[in-house]
Amino acid sequence: METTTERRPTDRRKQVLEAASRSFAAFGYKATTMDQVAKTAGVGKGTIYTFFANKEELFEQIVKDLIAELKAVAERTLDPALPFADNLLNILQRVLAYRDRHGLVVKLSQEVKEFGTPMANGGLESVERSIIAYIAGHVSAAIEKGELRASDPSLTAYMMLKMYLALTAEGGHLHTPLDGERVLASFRFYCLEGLAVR
Amino acid sequence: METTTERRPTDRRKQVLEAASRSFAAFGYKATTMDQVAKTAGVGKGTIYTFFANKEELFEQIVKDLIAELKAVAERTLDPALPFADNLLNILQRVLAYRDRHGLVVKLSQEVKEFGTPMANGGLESVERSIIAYIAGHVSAAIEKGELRASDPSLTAYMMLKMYLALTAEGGHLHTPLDGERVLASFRFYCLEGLAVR
DNA sequence: GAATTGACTGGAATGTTATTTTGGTCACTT
DNA sequence: AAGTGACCAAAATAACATTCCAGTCAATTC
Repeated sequence: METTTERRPTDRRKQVLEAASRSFAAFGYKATTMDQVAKTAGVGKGTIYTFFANKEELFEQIVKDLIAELKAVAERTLDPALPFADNLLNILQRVLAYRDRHGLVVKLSQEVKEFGTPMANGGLESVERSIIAYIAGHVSAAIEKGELRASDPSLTAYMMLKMYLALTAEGGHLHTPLDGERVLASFRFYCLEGLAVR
Repeated sequence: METTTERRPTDRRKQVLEAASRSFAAFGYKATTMDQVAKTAGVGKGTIYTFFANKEELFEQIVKDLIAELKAVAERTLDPALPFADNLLNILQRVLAYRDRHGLVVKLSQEVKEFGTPMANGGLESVERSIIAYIAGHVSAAIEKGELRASDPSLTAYMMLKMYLALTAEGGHLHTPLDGERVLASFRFYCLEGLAVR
């Protein structure tokens, strides 16, 4: 694997990635054609196959880049001075908002609902798993710092994401959608404080 | 041509419901035909339309009957001597197990995944809403008895169901499935006790 | 004459075949 | 060596033919 960005007269790999990124976000997985990507990138189709074994690998690289973006948003949001709960809420809010505004995610979600494209579904799951893994890391740290009760960090992170998404009504229209303030308050209530009387 | 099933002219409506129930459970909504129901019920097709305006209404009646069954299971499970949390867990466990073993629900779920049949989806949502409403009633009572902290009972019931389902891994294969004991313990932990240190 | 029936209908679903599209290759050019 | 685009088989899509089915209603039964 080539290490860093060598200065080539024309960095074809980057051109391909750029064109593919735009195309996947605009048309989804299956409606993106390799011919189209090649033409948009100003590159012969064969060239794409010198960098990526096939369409799937190209797509996976695009998803990886998106995950890196999300991680960057999270890191930018993180404030070590704040308690865990505040950071968690801020990160969930910012990262999920960014995700839901990102063309690729929006398009892939639509594609999964409409056609059930397995590759699109896999991409979204990959993003979700990464978010859970990221949160799990911080849950781990919070437990060690005594900011959270002991638990399986991975399961806890999964539950946190599920609860947050349930509140933001992505799942079903089974309750009246809450505004941002109520989402935060409810999440604190249900996830952190618990329903038992104390 | 007909094995001598005794004909009770007054029973026609019941015969239709019985045949429809079996057919919807065996073949789902769209693969069930009115001709088939009529033949199975030993009744002319026109007769069905004297009791039900159309296929949708017939289906809705079948779903209503299922909901009544689930409510009966819940009532049978309920033990007024037990604290709220125990009843909640018992009821969720029994009702959802019954639901997941019920032919109609299983078939409709498959149909939604495979074809996205709107009527099948509506039926399942109807069942889910009924479960939430039922739990919400008991949440309300538990709050008044001081067994639960104050909250919106309907939202709380919704969250309880979502959390329970998240733990039983119906949603996604994003965490290793838990056995029955762990589901109960985790539900108590995440939903009732909360993650905050105390 | 009220209750019941099943042949009938049109619009939708499904099967079938013809045509086009597209992921991937590779002989050729630069 | 790096890059290209015409080419190919397989898959997707379109076009058309056929079957299916929810709902109706004139005829039949009791």
